Amino acid sequence: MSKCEQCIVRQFSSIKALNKEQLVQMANCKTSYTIKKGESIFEEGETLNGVYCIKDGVCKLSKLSQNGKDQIIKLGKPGELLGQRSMISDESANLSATALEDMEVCFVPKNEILQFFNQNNDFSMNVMRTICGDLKEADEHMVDMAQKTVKQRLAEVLIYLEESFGKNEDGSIRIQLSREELAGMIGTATESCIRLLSEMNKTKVIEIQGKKIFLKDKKALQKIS
Amino acid sequence: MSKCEQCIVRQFSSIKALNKEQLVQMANCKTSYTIKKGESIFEEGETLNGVYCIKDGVCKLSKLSQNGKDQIIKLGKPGELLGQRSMISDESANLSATALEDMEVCFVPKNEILQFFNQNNDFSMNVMRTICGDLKEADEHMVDMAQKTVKQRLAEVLIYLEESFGKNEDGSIRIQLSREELAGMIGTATESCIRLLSEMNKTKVIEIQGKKIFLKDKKALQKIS
DNA sequence: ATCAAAGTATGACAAATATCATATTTTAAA
DNA sequence: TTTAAAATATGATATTTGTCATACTTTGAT
Repeated sequence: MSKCEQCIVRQFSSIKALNKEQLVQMANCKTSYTIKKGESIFEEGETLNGVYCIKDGVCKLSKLSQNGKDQIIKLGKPGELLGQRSMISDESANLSATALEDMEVCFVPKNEILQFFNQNNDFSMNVMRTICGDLKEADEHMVDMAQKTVKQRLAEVLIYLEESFGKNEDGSIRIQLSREELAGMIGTATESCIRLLSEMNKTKVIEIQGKKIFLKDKKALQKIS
Repeated sequence: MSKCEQCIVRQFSSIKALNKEQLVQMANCKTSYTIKKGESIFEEGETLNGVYCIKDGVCKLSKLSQNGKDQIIKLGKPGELLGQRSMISDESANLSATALEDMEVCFVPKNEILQFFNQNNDFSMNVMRTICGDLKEADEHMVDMAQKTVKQRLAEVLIYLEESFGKNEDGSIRIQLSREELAGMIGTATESCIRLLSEMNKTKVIEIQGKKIFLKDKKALQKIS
């Protein structure tokens, strides 16, 4: 069992507020999992008995719409806790979490987290600030969804992906989403997404090499979005 | 100065967790305001030095989009606190609050609220649960915005308005939004909103008498949404 | 290595929605 | 009360986006 104290993601997480003792306690009760790309961490509606801390890899947090499409609400990356909202509201999961890459996550039981939550004011404030940040982002996304065109949203998402997850050595966006997932992020039909990517490829704003996407003209993208 | 202890909205609010002593303290530091219909309580970007507790009336919480349209994120009603998120994140307001009816609101300075927040665990949990509820709703709205048609969203909003704010004696929806505001809630152009209302009026799903809207066939509305 | 399945791509068309123009009605200010 | 401004309504049209069909390409399992 690895020690939370030495975990690299600790510093990027709400967990950085925990003291040594609490970190030891957490290390003793946590369970580590390896999740393969495409596998689910938890599903919408499921009862979560704790939170998951992302140690490595990226996942999507999505919600199924009435028409059967998967809308991606946000992406989760190392350091983030999944299931915080469900824990506080004492409700089942509102979103599904699915690995976009091979992942390592640690499960920490609810009891423990709630204990830290009550003991440690810095920790609870960190968690709350995260949730408040999510709320702000969600509100902003809502405005985008309602008022921007699909093209604008696509440009926005491409910039977001590069800025948040970085580039490979060859300059392509590190995170690779399928066209369907990309469509799920911007809230459109897969074909529309593909079509717009093709168009941006033709106009040299981006370059497409199979699954790889290169942002060639960021200023133009900014302008579009 | 009226006493918070005797305020009717107290029981519907996070504030119900405060003890007598805290309620007295709150009554002593709060400021009451009367806000006329159409007036602003605070604006997006403004620094809030506390929270507003809605005593009476309904307001819209909206955000300006790039194209100059006002997207309504949610409606606030008696008992709700405005500005909680900004207080916790220690950021300026993300949304503007505007009265849809004449309102009475009480302003409570940040210091006081934060003090209660730290002293009283039930109160802080109530506030957090509210914010978590807002987040869940925002995520659900995002899916709707992305995946439902304007007509579906309009039907959904009409049902929501009646169920959340009730009916007048004549059976019309109590809350009266302008067509522009209604369009702002569902995220569409005012003309499109008017057109769909006319259509629903023709098909007898709703009835329109000037600003008054009657839901004539709720089942049909449910089916549409 | 082969093959079926999944993912990507593109065209043709239909449906939904926005935009612009303009008429009518309602509201509020002088 | 009158009158200008704002809100509501509707038509005509353009644009955006979704859907269906089909072809091509990549991927992964046997």
